[in-house]
Amino acid sequence: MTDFCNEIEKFGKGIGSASRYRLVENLFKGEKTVSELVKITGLSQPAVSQHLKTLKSANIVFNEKRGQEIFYSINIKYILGILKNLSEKVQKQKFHNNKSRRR
Amino acid sequence: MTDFCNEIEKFGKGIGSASRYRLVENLFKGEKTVSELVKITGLSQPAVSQHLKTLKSANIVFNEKRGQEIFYSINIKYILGILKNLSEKVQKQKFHNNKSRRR
DNA sequence: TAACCTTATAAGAATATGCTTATATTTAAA
DNA sequence: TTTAAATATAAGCATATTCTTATAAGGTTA
Repeated sequence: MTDFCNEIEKFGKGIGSASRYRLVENLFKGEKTVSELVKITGLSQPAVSQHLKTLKSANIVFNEKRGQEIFYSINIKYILGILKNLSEKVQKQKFHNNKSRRR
Repeated sequence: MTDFCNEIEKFGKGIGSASRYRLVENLFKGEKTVSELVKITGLSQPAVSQHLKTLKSANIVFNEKRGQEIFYSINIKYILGILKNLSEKVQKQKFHNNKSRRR
């Protein structure tokens, strides 16, 4: 399995859960602390913390500690990179498929 | 939960498994029958069939029956659409994040 | 330093996922 | 018209995921 395949899998797993995608959608509006995300989503604090860990390990988000709070943000560059790579793969496929094998 | 959120979740689940992404990668090279995918991936026939069902319900692939064979193909337009929508969301976020709340 | 916030981690329970084997269904071929 | 081939579906098992509750670990503040 290629590196990119592994990245895609993690990325897919990251956004492939309703709870996690909801966190991501909220982070789209700007950085947030864990407890803010708890309030917004209604999920428990440990649940949020665990999902953020998953998202971080997929490079979808990153965090920064300020005092006792931890601010989470969307990793824009990384996500755009993944999406671009995927789009390119699909575009190439478009070409392949034009010369279809058989009917 | 929005419609788009639901689509993203399905899309993520679709590509968020190593076996399924492997199927997708192979379909990038052109349409394939179930049994071809079985040979290529080494997965069992029912496993492939089940994964294809998941991918189809996420609109990642579609199929066409010819004789007793069923050809599966990548749903290029749909995938490009999803990726474009996601990219746009991230781009907008970029703007939001520039005016960060606090330091 | 003691009490308090904020977050992370651990452990466990409930549910979902990804396979397996067995079987049904549809179409082609002998 | 039986036999074979291709695919889908069903049922069940093993593992993974997603929560929960309880607790720990860092920082703050009184």
